[in-house]
Amino acid sequence: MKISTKGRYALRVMTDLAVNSGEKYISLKDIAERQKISIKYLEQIISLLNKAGFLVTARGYTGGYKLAKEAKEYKIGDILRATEGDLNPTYCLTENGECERKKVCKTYSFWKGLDDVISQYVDSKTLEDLIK
Amino acid sequence: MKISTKGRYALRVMTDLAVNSGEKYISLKDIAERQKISIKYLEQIISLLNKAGFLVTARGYTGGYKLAKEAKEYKIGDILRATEGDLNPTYCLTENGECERKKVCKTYSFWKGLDDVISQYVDSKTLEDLIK
DNA sequence: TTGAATTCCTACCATTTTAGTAGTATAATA
DNA sequence: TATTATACTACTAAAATGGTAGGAATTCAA
Repeated sequence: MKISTKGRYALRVMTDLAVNSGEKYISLKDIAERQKISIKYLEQIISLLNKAGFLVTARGYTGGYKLAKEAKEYKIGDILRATEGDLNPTYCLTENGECERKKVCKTYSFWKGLDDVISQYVDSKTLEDLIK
Repeated sequence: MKISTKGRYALRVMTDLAVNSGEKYISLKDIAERQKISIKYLEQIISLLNKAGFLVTARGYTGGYKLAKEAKEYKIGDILRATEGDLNPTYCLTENGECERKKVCKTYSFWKGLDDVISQYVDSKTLEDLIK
């Protein structure tokens, strides 16, 4: 029941971008150095964030990344879902997570409740909450 | 961020024992049949529950398992911790989980908060809540 | 007293996931 | 045109997951 490095690093990248935001694009090299994470691994993670539409990017000499929106507009839950996948604690709660025991299972509603408190928490926090 | 089969099956075993409680010991064979889980795998899981002191056991012909306490005395959190290990969403929150970035890390308190809501939820529910 | 039913214990193993590394192509600019 | 950056894809070692398998010890019933 652990968040993987994908989700943890993604949060650190996003906070780094939020803190160092400005006119210029911020290169992965700089983020990697500040965060002490391999630039090559961060590439893959930031690619997920980019595909989710969270970033504005520029290639080439002065290229890099910027947040596409203001920090307060990013729910942490959305950042984690984009990188970790869904946050459901069990497969029976996922989109197509069918379990034929669902109706007789005495644990189902407990897991549903756990899923709810997790979702509620991660969606109540924004990137702005983290950086201040 | 998924609960493994160890924790999920453990909950089902405990609810099964709670529902079918009585004078007699309940054999793993019966539980395995009712829950449609391999008896050999359940052996390992119930061994964890036994070592945690949750069960009373009897070997031999009419042997099996019984709950050691009343259903309402088992916090679900304790059952999960005995089988899943700790429930912390990140390693920086675990007992000896040292991270030298802890003081500067902008995500630490977010993870701490997530850990808190999870703990609060799983410790607020008992086995009795599941079976009624 | 012996055989069947049960828990108890440990070793093994295939598959999947995790956490990266590596190489190369593409783009922009000084 | 060399340099600096993103973008994309393939590969891989190590760990975790989800079991299987075998046998020892214990108890009771016939």
